[in-house]
Amino acid sequence: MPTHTASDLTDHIGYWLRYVSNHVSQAFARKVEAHGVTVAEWVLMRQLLDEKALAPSRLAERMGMTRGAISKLAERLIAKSMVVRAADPHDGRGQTLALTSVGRALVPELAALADANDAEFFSHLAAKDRAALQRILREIVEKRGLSSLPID
Amino acid sequence: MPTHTASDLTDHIGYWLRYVSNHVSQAFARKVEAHGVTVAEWVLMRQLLDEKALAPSRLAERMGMTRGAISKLAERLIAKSMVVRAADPHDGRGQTLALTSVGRALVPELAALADANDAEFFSHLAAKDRAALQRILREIVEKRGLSSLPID
DNA sequence: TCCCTCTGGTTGACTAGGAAACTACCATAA
DNA sequence: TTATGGTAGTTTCCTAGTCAACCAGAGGGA
Repeated sequence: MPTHTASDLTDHIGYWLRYVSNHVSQAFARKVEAHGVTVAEWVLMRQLLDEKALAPSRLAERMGMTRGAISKLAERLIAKSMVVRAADPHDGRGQTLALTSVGRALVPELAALADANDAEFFSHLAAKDRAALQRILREIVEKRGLSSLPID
Repeated sequence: MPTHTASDLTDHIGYWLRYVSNHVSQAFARKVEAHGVTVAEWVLMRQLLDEKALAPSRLAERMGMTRGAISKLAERLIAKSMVVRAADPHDGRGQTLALTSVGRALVPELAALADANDAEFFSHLAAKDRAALQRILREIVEKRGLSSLPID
């Protein structure tokens, strides 16, 4: 291929991946917005459901965001009374975040929206294709050793 | 499923899609950054390669961004001498954007980076899987009638 | 005890985008 | 010919991130 030619955008799998991913995420964002929540807020709250309490820096690692971003995100969730902040008794610097009862009650509703959103985009696929898609994506994650996930 | 339980984030295909997509896009962003260009700037420039000149509002449609965003994006590219703005001779409101020779020369280099990035993430897949992935993604786009693409 | 370094969290400056108001121009109809 | 409605582009305000500087407190040595 001569150097003065350029491959088309749509020749790349990454293009389609981003295209579909953005649509899926935007559709989900619209759904949760009706509950006054953003996607990042949902992810954080979902993380807290499993743990009684979690330090902001752990959340930053898990969510692939900076501590600064988590700090602001947590502040917004606290303002919405979804999350509470408490001092870590063992470490004067540390904090721990936990769901309020309101937040805890909301998570399953949001999870249902996530289920619905996934169904909306992927349920019409042949079962074989759906399984293949999931398998291939996970395979990329493993083989390429994707960690320290950027949630972007 | 009782209403007080919540599906896991990783149960959703959309989660993995976003996860992989973000990694792919970030890796590409780092590559083009070395050439002083952002992903959005690359996409705009690539669009202009095929056309001699294109109106900002057409670019907004194609790229799934608002006219306001294109306005600012174009301004940045003009500042970098990659793109020139000209008045539309047939319409006093309109403009047209076109690549400069510098911009035109850069596009193939960036396209090569896009090729490399795609290879980095997808070339290790079995040829069958790679084809399946591409097919399935396109199928979702068609069946779900995804248009007016948000590039996010 | 006193540094020194590391870690946890916050803050401020900056970036890229969306939404909506605004300006200018076009086209059509009265 | 002039109002009117629609379209092109810009601009302002807002949001949600990053990055890097910063302030503690922790945890060792010397």
